[in-house]
Amino acid sequence: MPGKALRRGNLSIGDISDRTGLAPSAIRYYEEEGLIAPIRSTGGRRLFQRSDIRRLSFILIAQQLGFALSEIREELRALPEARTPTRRDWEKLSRHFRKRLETRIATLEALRDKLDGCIGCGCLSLSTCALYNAEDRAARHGQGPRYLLGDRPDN
Amino acid sequence: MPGKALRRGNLSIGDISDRTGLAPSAIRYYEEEGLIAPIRSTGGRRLFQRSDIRRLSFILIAQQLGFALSEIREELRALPEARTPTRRDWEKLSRHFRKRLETRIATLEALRDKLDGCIGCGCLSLSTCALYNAEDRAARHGQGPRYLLGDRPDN
DNA sequence: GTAATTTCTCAAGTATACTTTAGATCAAGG
DNA sequence: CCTTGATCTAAAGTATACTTGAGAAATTAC
Repeated sequence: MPGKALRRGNLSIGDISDRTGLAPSAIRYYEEEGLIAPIRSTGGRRLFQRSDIRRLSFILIAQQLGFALSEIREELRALPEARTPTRRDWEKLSRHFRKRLETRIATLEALRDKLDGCIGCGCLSLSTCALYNAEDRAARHGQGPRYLLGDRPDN
Repeated sequence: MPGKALRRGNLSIGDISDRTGLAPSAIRYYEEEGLIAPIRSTGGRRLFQRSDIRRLSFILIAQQLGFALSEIREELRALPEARTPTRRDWEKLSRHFRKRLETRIATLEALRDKLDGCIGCGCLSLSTCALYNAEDRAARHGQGPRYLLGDRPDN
């Protein structure tokens, strides 16, 4: 049974896994990626704080909302490293994050509205179409996969 | 110079690349994935129709809107294979696609609204939080990367 | 007809986000 | 103390969406 012997106040990776539904491997991966930074026991095991649950939950939510881990990492930078984040810290992060979300949603809505006109319009090459600009795209050749969340129009 | 000698009416992959801004490698990849099906010249080269430009443009737009190639392939099934799609064909596809988009946007908005309450709420484990359901998530373990567009809540 | 250009195929490589496996170690219960 | 279960690390594998490179064949230009 996890979480018993690990000095009170600290949680094992198993505890965190149970409470967030995240696989331990995913949690380790997030540490590797710098999204969380649990301390270690003398034996080398990860020791989490209760506040890490909230941190991981935020990561999950942000992912469901379509943000890449790199973006989420940036958002999380708003939280203090030295101390446990307060409610006010989280609210500040939340406000900033919400703005990003609003932007993303607005972009989708704009694209949606333009789509109707574009499907029906006569621009086969779409070169003059508001939805699709070949020049912009051509300039992006050879830069690796473009279809990554970090490369969406609303970023 | 491409597109000159290939029997009139047909376009080379180079022409298509120029008009869509897509790299030839990407176009070939879409064929491999069953999103487009150009015919071949006697020499084995791909011959595209002008209508393929529209098809590829739709693919690009749908991607920008956050849809995976597998989903886009499904949407494109609405188009006839035997003949060149008519404007009516495209409008039908567009109507269906727009519904999917509306759903996606609505989900994002719902998540956004719930986020505010959740950041401030007291549910550290978020187990009772509307935004985050650990049970649902735990049941999904071991099914490969969850962070793929096809696995978004609005699918 | 020949050189230059384009395209072809196939294999391998890249980025993100993880999972799986293997072998070893740590920690807890009896 | 010793067995059992949890965790650790490191390496390799998976899925999506492409790009890059190599060597060959098809087109085109002149």
